[in-house]
Amino acid sequence: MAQIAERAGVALSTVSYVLSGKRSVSQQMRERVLAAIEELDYRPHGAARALASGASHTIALFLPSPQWHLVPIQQTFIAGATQATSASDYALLLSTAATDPEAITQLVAQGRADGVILMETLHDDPRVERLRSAGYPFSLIGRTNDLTGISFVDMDFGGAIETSLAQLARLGHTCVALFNFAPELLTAGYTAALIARDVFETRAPELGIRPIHVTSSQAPRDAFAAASRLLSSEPECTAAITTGWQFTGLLGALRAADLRVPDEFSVVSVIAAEFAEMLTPALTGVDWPAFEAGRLAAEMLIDKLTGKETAPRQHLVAAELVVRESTGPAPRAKRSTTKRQRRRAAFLGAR
Amino acid sequence: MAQIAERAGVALSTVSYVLSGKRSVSQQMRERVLAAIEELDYRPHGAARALASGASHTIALFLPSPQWHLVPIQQTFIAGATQATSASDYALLLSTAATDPEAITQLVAQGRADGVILMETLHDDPRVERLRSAGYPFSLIGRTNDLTGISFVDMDFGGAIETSLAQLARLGHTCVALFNFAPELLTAGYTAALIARDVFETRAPELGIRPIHVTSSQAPRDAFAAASRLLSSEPECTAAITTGWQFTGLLGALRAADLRVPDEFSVVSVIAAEFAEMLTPALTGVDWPAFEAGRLAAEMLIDKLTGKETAPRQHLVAAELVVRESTGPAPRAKRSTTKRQRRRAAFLGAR
DNA sequence: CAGAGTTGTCGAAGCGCTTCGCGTAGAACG
DNA sequence: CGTTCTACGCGAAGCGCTTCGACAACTCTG
Repeated sequence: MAQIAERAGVALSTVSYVLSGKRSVSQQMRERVLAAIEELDYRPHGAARALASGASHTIALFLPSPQWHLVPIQQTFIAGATQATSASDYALLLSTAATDPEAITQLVAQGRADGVILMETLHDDPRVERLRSAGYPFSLIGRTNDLTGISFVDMDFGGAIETSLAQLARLGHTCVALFNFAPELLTAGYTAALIARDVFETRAPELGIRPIHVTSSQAPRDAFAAASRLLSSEPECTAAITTGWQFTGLLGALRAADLRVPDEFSVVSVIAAEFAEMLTPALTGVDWPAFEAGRLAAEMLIDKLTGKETAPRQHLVAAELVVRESTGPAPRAKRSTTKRQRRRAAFLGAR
Repeated sequence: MAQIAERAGVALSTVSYVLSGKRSVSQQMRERVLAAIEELDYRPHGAARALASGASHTIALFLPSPQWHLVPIQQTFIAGATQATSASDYALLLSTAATDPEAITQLVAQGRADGVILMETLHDDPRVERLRSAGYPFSLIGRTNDLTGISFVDMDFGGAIETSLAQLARLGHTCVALFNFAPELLTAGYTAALIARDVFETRAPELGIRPIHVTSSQAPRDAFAAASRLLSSEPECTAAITTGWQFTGLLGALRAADLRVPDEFSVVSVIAAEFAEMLTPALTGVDWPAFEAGRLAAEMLIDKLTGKETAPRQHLVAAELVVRESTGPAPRAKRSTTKRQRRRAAFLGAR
């Protein structure tokens, strides 16, 4: 920078002001400085800038968990956030250890990041508490209990459950299961899981549907087991809604039980994505604009950092239920006494 | 830091040496300093450290393209790299604009990152050239033409194609199609695509297989169209290998043509992942240890940065072909004259 | 026991930028 | 025409660390 100043015949500070635009500089000076910058192929040093200005021009995004195989929707959040960040000339720092509030504030305390984006929020999230009390800027992809003063973008899973239920009710189903997230997540207070359960259990009866709440991890094995249990113990249940990839195991169990989809059993996934089309039958479900959501979360945070936005922005993203091939009218006959049912029972017994 | 020094009754520099361990400090001093650090809850400032030491303790990872919906294997690379980075107390900077060599070197030139990880490398990659000539440390997930002095980790796609071909040959198939990456990627010189083509075309004849090279993007629509064309023009072709998600469109086209998998047509995907199990029929294919690969790429770069490793490390990761349900013996009868064939022709004509 | 080497500590000079306060000159004002 | 503004440019003081050279106090050597 000193070289630039010398070459342009101006003071060091003038170069800085040309670059930052924080004070007015005469046209003449500006041009000379810019010319010198061009000639010397100068690039400002990020760390020096961060040190002097106190802002790193970086935001941190925490992955849910170190080893976690991210589900596609979360990966898309990240891609969206990355894009927004790059577009605003910020950098995006990726970090694991999402569950440790200490590690999260540390990044900001160390001046490595100016703000934080959190994913996978809990209903009562210590990380949010920590960030709030430390006064660090942040935004959420997800929601928490107390949303005052918080900027977030979240998918309206509750609404999606409701729409799914309504669709199934319209098709004549009177007993529907919800394959909610893993029980650990529920007890941990994972907001999306809580909302799913609450909406499901309050809304189903109003639609004349008996709700059966099942929890299962998204691992095919777990969901398969849970689904198998459900199918044998609840013969009246003719449809299921999954909150995620539980549909994999569910479809497997249905196949094993020799139940055809959608003729004998309907399946809806609240998180489907492009994926859904590939399955046979193509999966009815909700496609979320996850890329947009990630972008939004990053933009909200950056706006907060640059002082553009002071009021918190709260986005609840809605999405349409895309009816594909895995849902159909409720079957007339009950499953309980058919030959198929007996076959299935035998199969399950043998396992 | 000055406060720490004062509280511990030592010089500023001593505190620094305690922290960095770059000079020996007496046990007594060290304890006093550490105690003071503890009491004051001090954390070193990243930017200041970066400025003074000239190293940002950060590595940059470039996403293939800003808007790209990452395919799962790439997302898993990122997760793995993130994990390794966090574990080594480095930070991982995510950035788009992967195709612009200028943007890539800029991050290092600005001191925001000490090194770079590149994905989706081309056979003749200007970004690699640039990084090499600028003398910036980097590692690759992928390969390039000239590998001298380069650290990389790559999946052995060539080997996977070979294994897949061998498997199909064993099953009696004598005419196999390869659904390679999109033609743009091939002309751009995307290494994986080139290798796939070369191995396919040289190896197939040796196994008594007539190779048909097809290029298609991974979008279901494109692959569907390409597959439909193939099925009608090449009745002898009884199996296909896909390099990615082209199997989606392929399976769709097979269904539309009323061809059963695997009885009448076999499908192998060279990139399958957990995904494969969910499909009906479950997809035969190769599962790659992508998380490990990402981790490795990051570790290699960090070792290079910390001076632990001087010699470049080159890993070609092999993986097994997992035979699931989508491959079977070559059908006895030719497709050309069956009733089904005529039906299919009618269907394709109507589209 | 002098000279050489070792170990532990300190002070100070940066790293490359931002930003504050001051100074100067011309414009605007009464 | 003197006075107050405004616009613009300059110098210098940091930002919070790292690191180098100097130095003091020892411990070895022969």
